Amino acid sequence: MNIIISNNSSIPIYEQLENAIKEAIFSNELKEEDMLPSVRNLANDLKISFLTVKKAYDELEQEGFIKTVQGKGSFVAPKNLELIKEEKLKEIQDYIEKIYDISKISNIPKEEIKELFKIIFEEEI
Amino acid sequence: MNIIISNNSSIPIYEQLENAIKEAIFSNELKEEDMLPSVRNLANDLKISFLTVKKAYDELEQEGFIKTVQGKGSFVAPKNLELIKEEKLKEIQDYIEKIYDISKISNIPKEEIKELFKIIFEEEI
DNA sequence: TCTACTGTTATGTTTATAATATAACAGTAG
DNA sequence: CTACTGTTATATTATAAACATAACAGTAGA
Repeated sequence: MNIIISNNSSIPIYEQLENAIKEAIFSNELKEEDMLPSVRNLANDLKISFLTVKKAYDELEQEGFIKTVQGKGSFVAPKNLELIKEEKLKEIQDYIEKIYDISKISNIPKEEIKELFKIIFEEEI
Repeated sequence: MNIIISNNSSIPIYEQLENAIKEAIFSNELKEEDMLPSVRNLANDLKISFLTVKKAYDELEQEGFIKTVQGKGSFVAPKNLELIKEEKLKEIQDYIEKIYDISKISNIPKEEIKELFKIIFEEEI
């Protein structure tokens, strides 16, 4: 797995890690039942604390992406396409909210945004 | 000026304040050369520290939205809002492109995105 | 069973950021 | 001079993120 962590990003390390693992799952680089690196191994590789890795794993489990068994390890959960789609929709929602905030602060009318939206989405041909 | 500050938002108070003032400037509620409330007055009104207000004003000045003169006060800067608006539109365009990429990869129909867009933008009441 | 892996939990520390309070200082204008 | 402006310095509190260390607990193979 190709994980790059920036320790001076405004995004917390555990969150960067979560996202990287999610990406690996989405792209099928990590397949169902694949074992994830142990918290200590991954922590060593990334030169971070195992507690930070654990925090990322805990959240991934909470969200249903992995399953963890004490003494055995953490494994990619059986894929739930709906879950993945929900995730992506959430991402999209976040972007739309950012757009909304900008438009509100900058007093940009909704119509102009609709126009942009149309232009970009109609380039599909 | 109608400023509402939430002290249990994840957005820092000084940032909420910045956004509220930017909004007022963009909507022309605050016009060129208008004087902003003094740091102490606004702090009193909002029941926050004047240092928090000052931080917001400092950043607004850094970004060119206001001008501050010691002993006199803070004033809305001469507008070059068109430029700023162009930049904001570019930001929005980037976000829409990201949304487009996600929707394409994840096979999410345009209609669902339109729906989200509607929901978020119609929360204005 | 022993051992070497897994994950878990507890405690304490460091660092950074946000926000606060208080006090003193400095410029402006009536 | 006075009453407003903003500015600066210092200290404190709260919180989140990340870390270090140590001890505990489950799993599986030799």
